Amino acid sequence: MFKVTLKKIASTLGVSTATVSKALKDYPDISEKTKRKVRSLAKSLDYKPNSFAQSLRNKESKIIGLIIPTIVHHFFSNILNGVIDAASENGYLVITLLSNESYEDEKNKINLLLEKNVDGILLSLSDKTVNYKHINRLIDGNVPVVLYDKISKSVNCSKVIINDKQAAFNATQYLIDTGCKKIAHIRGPLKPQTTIDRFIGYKKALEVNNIPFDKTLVYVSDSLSFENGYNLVLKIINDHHDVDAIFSFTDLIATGVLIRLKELDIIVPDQISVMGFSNWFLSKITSPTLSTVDQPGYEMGRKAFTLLYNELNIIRNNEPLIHEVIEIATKVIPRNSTKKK
Amino acid sequence: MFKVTLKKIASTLGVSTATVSKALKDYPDISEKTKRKVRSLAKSLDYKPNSFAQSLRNKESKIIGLIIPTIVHHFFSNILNGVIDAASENGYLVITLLSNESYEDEKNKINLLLEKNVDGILLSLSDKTVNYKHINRLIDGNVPVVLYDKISKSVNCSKVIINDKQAAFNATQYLIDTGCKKIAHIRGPLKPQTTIDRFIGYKKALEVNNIPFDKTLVYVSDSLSFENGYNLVLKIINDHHDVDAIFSFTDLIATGVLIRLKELDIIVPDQISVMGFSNWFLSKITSPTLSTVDQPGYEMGRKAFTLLYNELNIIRNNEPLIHEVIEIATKVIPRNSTKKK
DNA sequence: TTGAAAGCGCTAACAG
DNA sequence: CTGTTAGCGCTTTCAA
Repeated sequence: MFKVTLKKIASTLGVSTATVSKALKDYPDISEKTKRKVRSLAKSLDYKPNSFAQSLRNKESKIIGLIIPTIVHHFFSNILNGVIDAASENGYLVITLLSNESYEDEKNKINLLLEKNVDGILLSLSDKTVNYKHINRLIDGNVPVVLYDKISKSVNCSKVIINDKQAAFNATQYLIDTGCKKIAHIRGPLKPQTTIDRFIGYKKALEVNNIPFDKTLVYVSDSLSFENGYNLVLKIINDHHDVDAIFSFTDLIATGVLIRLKELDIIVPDQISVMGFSNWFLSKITSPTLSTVDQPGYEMGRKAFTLLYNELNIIRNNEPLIHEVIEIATKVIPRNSTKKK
Repeated sequence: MFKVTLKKIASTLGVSTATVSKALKDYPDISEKTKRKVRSLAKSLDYKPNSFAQSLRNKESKIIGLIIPTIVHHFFSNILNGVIDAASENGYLVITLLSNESYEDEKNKINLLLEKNVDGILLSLSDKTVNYKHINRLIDGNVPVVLYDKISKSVNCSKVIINDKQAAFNATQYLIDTGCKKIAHIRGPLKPQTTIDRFIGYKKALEVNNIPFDKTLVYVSDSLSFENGYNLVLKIINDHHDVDAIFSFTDLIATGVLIRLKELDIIVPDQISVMGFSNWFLSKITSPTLSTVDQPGYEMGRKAFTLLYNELNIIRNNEPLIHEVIEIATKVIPRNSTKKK
């Protein structure tokens, strides 16, 4: 199969490549007659401009990079989905790479994207990311970056986040509203802002309701595994025989909690209420079904792309860049692991 | 920030761009001394070759396209993961696109990839794909394609598949070995080869064990939803009061089955055994845990990329192309929704 | 309304 | 061992 190029079209039509190029782009200085001729031949030959040549000239690839901590996770799958959709609607394609929650990987993957000259990068920080030089270098180098979900306050760029504080506050408030008084919290690793914020939201809700904060009710789960929840249950009820709710920072761990409670013949929600976070698919099919907080990944992905897209346009037009921070609202999804209001 | 180009390095060093280019590529006809000079300057300037120019010259993008029917699915997330890993190990990046199980989308997404001049495409057919012209056009156009998971026998290209027939055979045999005699099968949509093969495997196992095949024991679930399994249960036990096993073509549906059976106070596996397919994450946390067939998505992704990579090399060297079909072995994962052997 | 020409940054055949 | 040169396919300025 021959590659159809501008040159080929030009020569069979007896015009110059410049004319063909302009005709195809509907420049006003080409006659309608020529445009028609060019367009129809281009169509019949199934002409596709060579994207390499275009990119080389225009200095843009129309490709963006997306870095995800772990893909095998319902929330991030949804984000990927949202990014891809929004991107293709606007003529962009997306290269996905995984950081596997590793700082080294994160740096390396950013480099790979840079080598491919992506027009911008969407990034969710790995849990292990300890400094932000690599990201600031991007920004200084004029590669737009948008941070999503796991962000850092100390990086100066556009961001899209869940309002984790508010979400955790609402979840805790919901537990309190349904009569819970001694609420344990299983929190995530100390580093990422998301788990910090969820913890703060939890604490705040207690405070607002005049429930004294008891730090021994806070348990840390460093890894995001089902087993962790399963294993923590015994510790929690040994430490606090009268605990009446467990609020976990993520559904997966809450699921482990649920299963262990059942094994221990503790009735959910009558004896202990359980609240998750994320609204993973699995929360619909646990037994009892898991009350949780919906974290709209798809929308977050779309928004993240949109922010990047805006920056790309601003840069192209040499307008002054302003960074935006979008907070996405969440809502509590009551199911059967909590009592009725 | 200035872009560092070959020209810049050449001029500051007082040599030609050709020399710089060759030095960086470690050509044997450049002196060690020059190479050292060039390399050290390149490093200190953080020189990154312009990928557009390289691609334009070399006629390859080092990017491959991956089309996935639905990402929010544990199996496909794993495949994506495997593809990305294998690709980056070999210097390739991957653009992911979703067909959403739609034929139109599938065609459009392939076109998008073509416009970006990807070096090859990894494709899992959508359930709705009815003809293969768009794929054959690719192959004729010398764009290597590897079909994975949902394939078609009538497309002549490399493929990587689960041995679905064998897997379903083994799963059914397992049920028979544990004493089941009247095994219902919930099969998927009529079109994709995977669900056809799983059905065939089921039938074959009955035959080998001299259990007469009863087509009223086969139920079709056209969509891959939890609710479908949930809803089919009543119909199955109404139709066949003495059914003692349900083999579902996918875990999600089996999970619905499990939950409904529990609601109906039917003991699993004592009264009815349940076997899923795919070994989704969720099968580990249902209650009882779900026996299933492991479908190694990650490995499949890796293999798919490897096949594509081989073809790319073969084409580059003008060697004769031979298509390979790789079958990935699966194994039954016994858990608590089936009886012990 | 059209075309010539330059150039994006890189590679490789060829000459010196 | 090094440099000259042509060219990948496209866009865009400037001249005709």
